[in-house]
Amino acid sequence: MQLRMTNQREMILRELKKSKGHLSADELYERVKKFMPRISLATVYRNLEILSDARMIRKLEISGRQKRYDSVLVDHDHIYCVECHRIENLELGTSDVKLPVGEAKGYTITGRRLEVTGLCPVCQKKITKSKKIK
Amino acid sequence: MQLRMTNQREMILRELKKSKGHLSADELYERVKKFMPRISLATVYRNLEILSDARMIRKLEISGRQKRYDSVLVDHDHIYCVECHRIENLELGTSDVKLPVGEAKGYTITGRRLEVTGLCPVCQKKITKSKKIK
DNA sequence: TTCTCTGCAAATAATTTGCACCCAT
DNA sequence: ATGGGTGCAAATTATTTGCAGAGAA
Repeated sequence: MQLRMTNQREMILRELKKSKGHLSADELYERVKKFMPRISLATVYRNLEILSDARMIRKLEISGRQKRYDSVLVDHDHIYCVECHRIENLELGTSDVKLPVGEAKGYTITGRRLEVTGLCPVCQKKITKSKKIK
Repeated sequence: MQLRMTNQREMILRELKKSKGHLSADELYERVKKFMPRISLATVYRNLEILSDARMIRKLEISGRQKRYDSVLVDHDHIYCVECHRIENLELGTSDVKLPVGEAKGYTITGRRLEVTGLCPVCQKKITKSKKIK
């Protein structure tokens, strides 16, 4: 299967890189629609799938929520806010993970996914504020 | 809000404990239906939510797939098979994780989720078999 | 009796798919 | 020109919700 670089695909890739964030399919759709009003959400989904299969982007499957996509390819973990659901990258240096290499429980290990959950600085402030009001 | 122990709730809890696995809502529904044919899937979902809020069971949100539920309450991580999607518990001893305690990136940390992905023994055999046939 | 819980059906949310036309190669 | 890609609408999958009646406390 040959990949073709269509305008839609190029635009999706460009907007994802531009954002530097972790966008969901519909957030990306909203952004791309500003330049290509006739693009469909299905096209966005299809391209995100194809691009992540081709290892050009990364699909994040975090916590049972919507999938999000990341243009940063290097390995890293994530931290996400239980309150506002924002996701940020977490550098390996910050945490310190040693995992079984090769085998565990008879499994051949192919990877790992590590999410740290917490309250982001913004939401911490919001919560302390609302407590004061009470 | 007072919790009532209805027959449905009791049965859901019993079947989840009996299975010792990581069941999805509809798998549990199928099992419970054998004893209570008129139970509805909505009741299963509502009870799983209530029971996990009450910390009587655990909700697992793994890898963008269906949610699964576990009656084992003690902290542990999971390993899951990328081929057949089975999930197994992973004891802390097997892996070795050191995470930032308290703070990282300005976040107040509340928890972590660690999934190791791999090929389970059964799927490994299947794959080597199918290669031989080729 | 009271108020949570239940079954049913309909609603929602995220994502996928069938189809006929389009366009990058 | 050819076969992958697109837009649209409809289908799927997982989950949630409104409502009227049922039943645990």
